[in-house]
Amino acid sequence: MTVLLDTISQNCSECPIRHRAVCARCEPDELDELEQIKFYRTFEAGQTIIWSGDKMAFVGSVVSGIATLTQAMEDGRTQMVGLLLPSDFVGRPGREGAAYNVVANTDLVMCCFRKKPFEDMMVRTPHVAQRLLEMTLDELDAAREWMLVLGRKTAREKIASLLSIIARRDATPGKRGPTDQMVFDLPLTREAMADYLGLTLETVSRQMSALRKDGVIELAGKRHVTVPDMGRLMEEAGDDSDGGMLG
Amino acid sequence: MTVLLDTISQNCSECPIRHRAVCARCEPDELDELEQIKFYRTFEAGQTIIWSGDKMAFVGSVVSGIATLTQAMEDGRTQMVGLLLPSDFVGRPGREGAAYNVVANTDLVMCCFRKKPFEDMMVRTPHVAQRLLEMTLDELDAAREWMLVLGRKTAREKIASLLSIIARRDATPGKRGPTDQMVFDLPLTREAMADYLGLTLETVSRQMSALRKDGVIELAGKRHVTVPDMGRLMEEAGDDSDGGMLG
DNA sequence: CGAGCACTTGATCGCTTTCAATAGCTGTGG
DNA sequence: CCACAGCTATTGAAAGCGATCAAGTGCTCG
Repeated sequence: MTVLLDTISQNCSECPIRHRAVCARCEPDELDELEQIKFYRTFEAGQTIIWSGDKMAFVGSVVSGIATLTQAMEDGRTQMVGLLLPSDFVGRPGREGAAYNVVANTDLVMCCFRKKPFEDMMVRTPHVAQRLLEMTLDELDAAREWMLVLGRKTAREKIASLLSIIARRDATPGKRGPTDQMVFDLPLTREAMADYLGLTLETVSRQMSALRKDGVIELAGKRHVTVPDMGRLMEEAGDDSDGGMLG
Repeated sequence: MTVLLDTISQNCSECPIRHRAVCARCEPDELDELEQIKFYRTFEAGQTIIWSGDKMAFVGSVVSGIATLTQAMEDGRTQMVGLLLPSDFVGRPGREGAAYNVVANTDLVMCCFRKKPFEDMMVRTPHVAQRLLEMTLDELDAAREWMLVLGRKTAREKIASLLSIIARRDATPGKRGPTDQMVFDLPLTREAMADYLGLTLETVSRQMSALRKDGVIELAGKRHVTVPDMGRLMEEAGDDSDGGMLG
């Protein structure tokens, strides 16, 4: 873990998420100020970063790795409510306790700020608050897209929707055909996918197999996915693959 | 309609949503500026305020009445993704097109600002942007709570959850028993409830009947609801009625 | 009084869950 | 080097819940 930390530059100007995180809009002087209150923390895969209800001492950005926000009912049913990729923000300025469990799904590095100094800075420097508003509005859009998936799509459409979301975000476009092929590694276990989609892990597994059998996806190992035809996948997701105005 | 409009004071200082809307934090001089660019619009029940994909010319606040945000698939399946009550904000600064349909569920009055002047003002006056960030974070929390409902709750729990949300927000506490009784009118048709919860209207109707039969709620007419025991309703919703940290 | 609408209720169907067994992979220790 | 534990994933069979299809009720408004 320390090794991982050492590979991260302490210098914001060389930070891999510099242009996308909450600090994206900051001027050099503002960045200096952030640099003075920031510190890095690492978490191992599976480790809980924040427990729902706990007091939050810090906020921060995911630098590398993947984390999830989950809500749980007393009987154990759990629903993922957020998927945090590098540059995503963790924590809610202006609120004491955490509303969700935040769990590291892979080994993870976070760029943290103690909550109070960060909140003070938000009041003084509009660029941080502006960027955070932008990011929050984007998250709200994503959450609402997700609500359509949870409320109205079939299991097959849910899986196809999740795959297309991940593909659009992570994939390296392939070179083979005329159609836009996509290749990526699933960052989630079948159980995590089920928690994302409001399904059981068995249903996830079955629908993955069905999509493979129908040629919508190809699987190498459990996690490596090739999508030969993104248009086809979008159709399976129930999304308009052609000119739909809304993303 | 004009009648309704006439009953709304043009003066912000007498506005019923003054202290909760996006202008809540504004100083008098900022309020003057907003007052100069604002205008009121009315909509009739059932009227679509904004179509998904359309260019948004204005943003604004719901002054009175109820509106919903909905997303639709091509085959007609629709999911409500937002329920807008007085003081809630409509529109997304910094984006051209609307991502959802906005529909007036009742006769509605909105306090509108042309988008461009409002965005300009957001850059200059931090109080508007700060308040909008607060409101957006609250909406995001609500959306995530809702995701747990959509993804993991049974039909009965979904109905109970919706009723308890509406009760907590709209209800006048009753006086009868030692337990906290609540009385309110449902602002939604069965179909709108179904779209909110990812159910069919028949299932909504059945579960409403079941909750009535089991004494969890009492119905007078189709819309007037009495909850004799909020604790009981919360249990039915699958929420921790006692000391759960998270709301 | 009849049309239209919101809602209720019944019967059946089918998708997803549940319960259960099995396969494949990785790491550990005899 | 192989056996076995532990974990993730797959697959099968059966059950259950909500959707679908279909009447029927009650209210409002012309």
